[in-house]
Amino acid sequence: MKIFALVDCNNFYASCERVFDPRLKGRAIVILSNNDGCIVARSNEAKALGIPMGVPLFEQKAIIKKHNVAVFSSNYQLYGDMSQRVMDSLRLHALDMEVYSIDEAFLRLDPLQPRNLYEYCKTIRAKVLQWTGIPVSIGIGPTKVLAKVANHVAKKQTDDGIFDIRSQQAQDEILKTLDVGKIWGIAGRWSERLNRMGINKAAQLRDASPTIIRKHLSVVGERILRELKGQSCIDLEGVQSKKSIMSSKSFGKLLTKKEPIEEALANYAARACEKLRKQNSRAQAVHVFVQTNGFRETDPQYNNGFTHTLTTPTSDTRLIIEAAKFCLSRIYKPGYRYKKTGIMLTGLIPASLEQKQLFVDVNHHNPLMAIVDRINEDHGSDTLFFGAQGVNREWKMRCGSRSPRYTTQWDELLMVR
DNA sequence: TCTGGGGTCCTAGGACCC
DNA sequence: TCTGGGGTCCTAGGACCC
Repeated sequence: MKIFALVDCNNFYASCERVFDPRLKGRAIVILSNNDGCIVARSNEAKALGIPMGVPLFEQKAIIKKHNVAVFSSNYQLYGDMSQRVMDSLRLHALDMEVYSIDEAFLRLDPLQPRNLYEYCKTIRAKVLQWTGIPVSIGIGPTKVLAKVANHVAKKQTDDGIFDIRSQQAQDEILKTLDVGKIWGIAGRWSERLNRMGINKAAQLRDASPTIIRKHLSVVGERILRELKGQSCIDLEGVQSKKSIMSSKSFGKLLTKKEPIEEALANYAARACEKLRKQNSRAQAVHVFVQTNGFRETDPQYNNGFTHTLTTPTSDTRLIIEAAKFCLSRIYKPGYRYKKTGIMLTGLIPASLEQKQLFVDVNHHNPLMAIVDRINEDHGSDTLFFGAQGVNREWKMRCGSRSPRYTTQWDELLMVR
């Protein structure tokens, strides 16, 4: 039998902040989305105060003030780096592992055959905590979906953060009371649909007819049903290169003129190209979109996008910026207050598969891009940038309360006095 | 005043092929 | 009255994840 363990960091962003500022221990913490717009992560204390996930910050101002909640802008450089440390630590404890998200990983533990699985997981937890300062919970199960369920139990109902759902008895007991909407892969629409069919608890989905579930929830739903039964259908996935790369952000303030939008877009394009080169791919098409602020109902609204197919696949920032500007020129209309723009690179192919052209070699200058990337990696992003990215950047997003990037910026290292 | 960003997979339907 | 069968590729839309 396969044994999957899902390791999930507890309140990851909040825990990262605490590692570098122990005074935050025991204090309610919330972390904000880009532009300080919404609350995207909370410490247990903040959850206990009833602060919901994903709501706009301004709606929670009163409760935040009343309870002296610590508020942080998101610090993705810090979280990304801490994530890597956690993943590196986990990798030492399993032969096979899938990094599922910034704060979660699946491990296959059966190939190792630890004598005492539970003790082994306790060791993993202790080591990750010791090496990174991040507390984790571990769910163990015969399939990924059940390991996810076990992790849910580990977080909510255990003291030591570990739960093993491999026994039939444990599965019966937990699935009987677990709401169907809490299952990995079943959310809003699907759980509503299941409820209408009279399926409210996970055990009912497990025991339903696979054919009927497939009819309503496609093969995706059927797979989940089978996984709940203990038949493993979803395997660990290796690192795969992305099939599309997106970079988009809301502006710090609404923009009407084309130039600053173009400048912001050039920055997002540069960011997307960095990611593209990092996975050693080239893009065949560039898609650009613009949006007004849909929440301002009295403002005239305009949302549009345009796709440009490149004659030759490339990862050269200059060519992508040029293409992005062309796309923007096709959709930009004066007279609107724009909130957001973004770029999506699609049709990604490995650089090695690139079809060369006889007379034009658009990628001959890629050594230049490699040097730009290298310098920005060594000396901090934006050390070198393209003229089109501008210098004033009046559109820049707000991030008023970001903690220092303790682990990735020389001048922001933790000071010990 | 203020409302995130970045992905994946599956299906249905249309265009087109022989 | 009555109009085939079998396939591929692409796109848009809908669902999900963190």
